[in-house]
Amino acid sequence: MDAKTVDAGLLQSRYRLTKQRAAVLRALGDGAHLSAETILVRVRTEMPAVSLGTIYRTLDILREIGLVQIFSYTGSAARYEAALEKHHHLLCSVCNSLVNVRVDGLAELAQDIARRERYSNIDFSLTIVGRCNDCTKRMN
Amino acid sequence: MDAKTVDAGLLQSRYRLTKQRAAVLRALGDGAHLSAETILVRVRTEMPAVSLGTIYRTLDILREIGLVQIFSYTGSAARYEAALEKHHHLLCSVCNSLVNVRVDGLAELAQDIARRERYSNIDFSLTIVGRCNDCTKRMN
DNA sequence: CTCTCTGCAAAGCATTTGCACATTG
DNA sequence: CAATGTGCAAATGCTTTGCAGAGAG
Repeated sequence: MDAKTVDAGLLQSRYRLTKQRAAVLRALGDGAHLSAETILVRVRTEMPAVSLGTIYRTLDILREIGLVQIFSYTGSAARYEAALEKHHHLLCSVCNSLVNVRVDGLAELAQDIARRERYSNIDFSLTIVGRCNDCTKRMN
Repeated sequence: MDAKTVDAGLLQSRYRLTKQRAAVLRALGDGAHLSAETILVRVRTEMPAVSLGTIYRTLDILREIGLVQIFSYTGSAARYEAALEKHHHLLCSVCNSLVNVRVDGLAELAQDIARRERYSNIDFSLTIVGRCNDCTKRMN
């Protein structure tokens, strides 16, 4: 997702494209999974006065527009990422790192279930929690 | 999961089987997805002095032992349920109701990915979010 | 100029924790 | 009776919100 796409997304919406919003999008530009706090830190390097409130408000707008995706898991801060192609997550139960994966065939599986149970307008997400390779090595 | 299974689970663990813990398990006995608050209310009908702290501590222990499963989703209280057979969730985006479903073939899919990405000791969960049948009808 | 956005600080909510006493095995 | 569990209330951490001023179109 390049800067133009991003700005276009905001401009087409009913929201204004402000410096703060652009900066939040830039902070997420490298595809990282960041907490609101971390985004605040990143944004403050170029704009020291932004507040955490603005970060949250911005993230919420960006999610609504579909530019940002939220990952939250029991008992810790949510992590935000730029919404690129549909993907799922591997969460390490030791170091809490998060990795994206495509899961072929999952869309069909989810659609079948939704149809059978009569759910419409669905979205779906798979989270796999386990010990990542680095942490497994480190534990020997 | 009957009362004996439950009590056995606790007894075999390093934890004591107290009235409070038994009551929490009983509160979840009907297979519902309950918030800690709701569990508190249920437990208090037979034991008015229990505290919310105890509910949370108990749920955490039960989760550790594997008797309870947590479902949490961005921006609201977690819901707890008795851990029966492995299943996944359909969450209604309108009324927030939660429904259990078995998803055949998902275990294999998840295992393949975990193997490829070198994650061990995995667990996985699929959440499908959409509009349930009742809410779809209600919106016409 | 009007409407939207922002910073700030306070509030909100779910969850966790320290401590002194009660209960369990 | 020694170890663990509990109630209470305060603390915590993340997120949201009211308000008054700043900025955009």
